[in-house]
Amino acid sequence: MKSSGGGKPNRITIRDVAADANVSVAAVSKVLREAYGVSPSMRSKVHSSMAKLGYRPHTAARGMRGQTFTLGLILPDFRNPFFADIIDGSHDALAGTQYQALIGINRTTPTVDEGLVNSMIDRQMDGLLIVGANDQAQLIEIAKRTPLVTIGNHHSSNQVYDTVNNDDDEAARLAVRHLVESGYRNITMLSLISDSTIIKERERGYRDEMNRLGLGRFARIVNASQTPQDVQKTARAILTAPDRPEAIFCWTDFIALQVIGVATELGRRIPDDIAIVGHDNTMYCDFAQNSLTSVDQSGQMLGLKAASLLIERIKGRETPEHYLVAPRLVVRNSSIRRTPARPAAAS
Amino acid sequence: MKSSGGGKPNRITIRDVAADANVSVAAVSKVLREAYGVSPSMRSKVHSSMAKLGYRPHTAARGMRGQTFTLGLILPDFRNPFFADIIDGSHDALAGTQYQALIGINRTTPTVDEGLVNSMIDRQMDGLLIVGANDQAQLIEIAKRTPLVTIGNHHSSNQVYDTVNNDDDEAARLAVRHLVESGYRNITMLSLISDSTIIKERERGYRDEMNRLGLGRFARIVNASQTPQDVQKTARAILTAPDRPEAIFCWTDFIALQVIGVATELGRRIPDDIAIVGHDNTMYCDFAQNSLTSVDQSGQMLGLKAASLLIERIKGRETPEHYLVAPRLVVRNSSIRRTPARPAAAS
DNA sequence: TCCGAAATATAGAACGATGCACGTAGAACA
DNA sequence: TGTTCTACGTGCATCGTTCTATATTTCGGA
Repeated sequence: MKSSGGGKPNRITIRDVAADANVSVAAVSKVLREAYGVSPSMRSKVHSSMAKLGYRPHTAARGMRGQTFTLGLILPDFRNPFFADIIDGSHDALAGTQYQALIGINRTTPTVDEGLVNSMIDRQMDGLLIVGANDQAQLIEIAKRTPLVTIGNHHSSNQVYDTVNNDDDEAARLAVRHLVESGYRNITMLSLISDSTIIKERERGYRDEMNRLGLGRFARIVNASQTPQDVQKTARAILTAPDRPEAIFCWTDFIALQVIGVATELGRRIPDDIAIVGHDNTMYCDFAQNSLTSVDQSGQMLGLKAASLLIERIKGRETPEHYLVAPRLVVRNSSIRRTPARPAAAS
Repeated sequence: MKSSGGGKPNRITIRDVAADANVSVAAVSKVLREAYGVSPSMRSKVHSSMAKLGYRPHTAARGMRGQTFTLGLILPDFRNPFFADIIDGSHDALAGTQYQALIGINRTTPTVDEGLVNSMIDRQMDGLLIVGANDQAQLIEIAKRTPLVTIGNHHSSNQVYDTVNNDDDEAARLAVRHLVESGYRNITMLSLISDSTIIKERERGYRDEMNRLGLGRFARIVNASQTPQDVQKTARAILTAPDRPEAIFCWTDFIALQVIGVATELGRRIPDDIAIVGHDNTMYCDFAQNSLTSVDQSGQMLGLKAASLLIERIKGRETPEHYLVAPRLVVRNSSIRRTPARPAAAS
């Protein structure tokens, strides 16, 4: 009575499940999709047949008509361990759902590799989560083609995709406030060369907070590229200038560690001669020698929130949401209160 | 005369291309697959129609019958920037092919998350490239279901999947030889707790080389877990023991940096009191302060080779290949020749 | 000029799910 | 008992490819 012919690969299909459970193919499909109009008895009957036969939905077939339950996660070249936290967070959001995230690496930040986006859309991914891109026109085009959420892109005025961000303005304020409270006043920010919105945002926070605390005359932002050579050259220039600062707020921990390296080479003591604050609170902060104060932007939370928003959007939400995650300062040795023996003012 | 109805999404299909080029659908498919029996004139006709219409193959539809040209790349939790090199390498191998690699993160090393593997197979990926897994029985099962290449798994005797590896035996030998040539003799290896084949292999290289150089009595392997607390506790124990070594060969740069941290805290000078060699030659080695000698295992080359082997296997190769990449020592300050003022022997 | 083989092109049936449009059973109510 | 409503089930066309079996063209040689 079995209707299925003797194909070689012998995959268990929805049809086999339907036959085993004595229901229609459409009913099984409904159960799979958790669609409306399925009685509890039918649901359990189908579920037990699926378990018995070891049925697994064929994603390609699903992609022909419906969803693939696959999300595309596009990350920049991720030598910064902070991105791993984003992945962890999005995995946490997806646990227990049918969705699976697959990751693609974008080697052309700050724009997004069109080939990668296309390839994900070609694969019928249900939505995209793009980290660290900043070309808003391009993102808007992408959002027309597929549900989109971004992380690390403060274009919160847009109407077509959701954004999730660290509150970079507040991050800089936290760092400045902490340094000032610890007795430092001449504070330089070592930032990046780029027109990304994250950078603008964080630089604004730094400048505003310096002004607010009456330290506007000390406010200075130095921009370097991310290459170690450039960072070290710039660090050396800052540290050997006649009007050198008492503290430096660095764009990332990695940069901060390099600054510490250069400072140590120059015989400076940290934090007495120069205090350092990093950003991202990566595991590298904890080395005894470098014990580095850093601003923690919870990558886990960013990833979690972004993945949740993406699923909402896939399920039909049209109105954009823009979410800010509050940063948190983790104080370590590189910025503790300077020794009272030395006067706090510059010059 | 146009046969296509007015569907809303209006996707360009192979049918539209066929109509535009005045050939059959099957002919277009053949061109796409670079299959046998296509004349050059047909090929160019079809290619120009595809370009004109902006045709993009629908991967889900392909997955129903043939290949998806998608490879699954499974990586362990990748806070080690070394994995980024593997990704770079496999991207390099895939550039110019139709294949696209999508990455999944395995949070259950040393075994492989079955859910992740299943999800990739469900998505009809053409083959899998698994990094850092060590459960051979499981890998053999996976290889029965899909073409498989592994990185970081020295089970080179198996007959069903390909392996690509750093020559970990040689890596340890390089480190030992260099340290001995630089005047160190009492050399400890700080390794991990795990029964992975990489670890066995590297420990074997260390032990054999120590014996070969007549330093067997100094050979000592200490195993710690990867957590910072454990690493630091172990480092402290090694560095404060009465028979403490003159040099330590560490499992990774990250661990080496922690050892440097602990040593500095204890007031030891590097390398005069204690020389350190790391492994992976990550960017963290270059900090002036930590300037760390390290063994470079070319992740780029591992990824490149592995991806090439995987494509060969997908194209039909059945005989397994096992490839070793030669490591390279990069000498920096943490292990330069010890000052002659001090006697070289221990005790 | 015709034949047969080789080379190239074609039609159309899969692949495995989805979801529309519809059918039906039974409850609720008169 | 008949009517209406609702919740639940079902049949089947459909998605865009691949690939087999078959048809057609080309071409060298007799």
